[in-house]
Amino acid sequence: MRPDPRLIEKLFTRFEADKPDPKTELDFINPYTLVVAVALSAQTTDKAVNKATKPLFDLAYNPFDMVALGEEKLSAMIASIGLYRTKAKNVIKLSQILIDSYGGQVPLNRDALMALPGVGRKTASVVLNELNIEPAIAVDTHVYRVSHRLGIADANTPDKVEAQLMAIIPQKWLTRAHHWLILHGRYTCVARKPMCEQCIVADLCPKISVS
DNA sequence: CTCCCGATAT
DNA sequence: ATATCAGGAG
Repeated sequence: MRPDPRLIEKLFTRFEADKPDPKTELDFINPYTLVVAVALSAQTTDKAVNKATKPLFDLAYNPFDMVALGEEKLSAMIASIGLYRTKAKNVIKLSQILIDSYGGQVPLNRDALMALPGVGRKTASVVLNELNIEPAIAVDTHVYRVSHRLGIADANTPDKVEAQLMAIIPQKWLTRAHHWLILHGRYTCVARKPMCEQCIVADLCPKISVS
C-alpha cells in the first residue's frame, strides 16, 4: 500500500477551503438524539432518517421519554426507515440502559458506547468525533469505497481501513477527514456512477473500483 | 455468513 | 428489476 500523499493533500486542502467546519448531515439536538440518529442511519440515507426523527425527537429527545413512548409507537414512527424493527428494539433497550446505568446521560467513551445495543464501532466513532471527544475515522460504506478507489487504503475490513487511514492522514485533518471522505463519496465518488469529471483529484486517482 | 428492510436512484 | 443507503448482531 503506497498511497499518494499529493492526493490527500489536494483533496483535503480543497475541502478545508470549501468546507472548513464540516458536520454531520443527521439532525440532532443533544448527545442522546445524536446516538439515536446515527444508530437509525444504518443502511439508510441521512435524509430518510431526518424525515423520521423530526417528529420523533419532538416527542422524545431523552431516554426517559423514549422508553415512555414504547417500542410499538417508536416502531410505527420509524417504519419508513430500513431495518426499523431491529432499530426500534435497540433504541428502547439502549435508552433503558442509559437510564439504569448512566442517569439518563450518554457515556462519552468508546467502550461504553459500543456496549449499547445497536451501537458498533462505526456509530461510536461518529458520536465521539462529532462531539469532539476524540478524533475518529468512522468507516462507513462511503469511506470504505472512497478510500479504496483513491488508493489510500486497501484493507478488506472497516477496522483495518480505519487503522490505515489513521496512519496516513495528517493530524491537523484527522477530525474533519472522515466528514470530507463521506462528502466526497456522497456527492462525487458515488457508488454506481462516480462523477470523475467533477472530481478534484481525478488526475491523481488510480481509479480502482470496488464492489 | 446471514438476517434485518423501506425509500430512492439507476 | 436491482443496487445502494453514515451497520450491527447472532
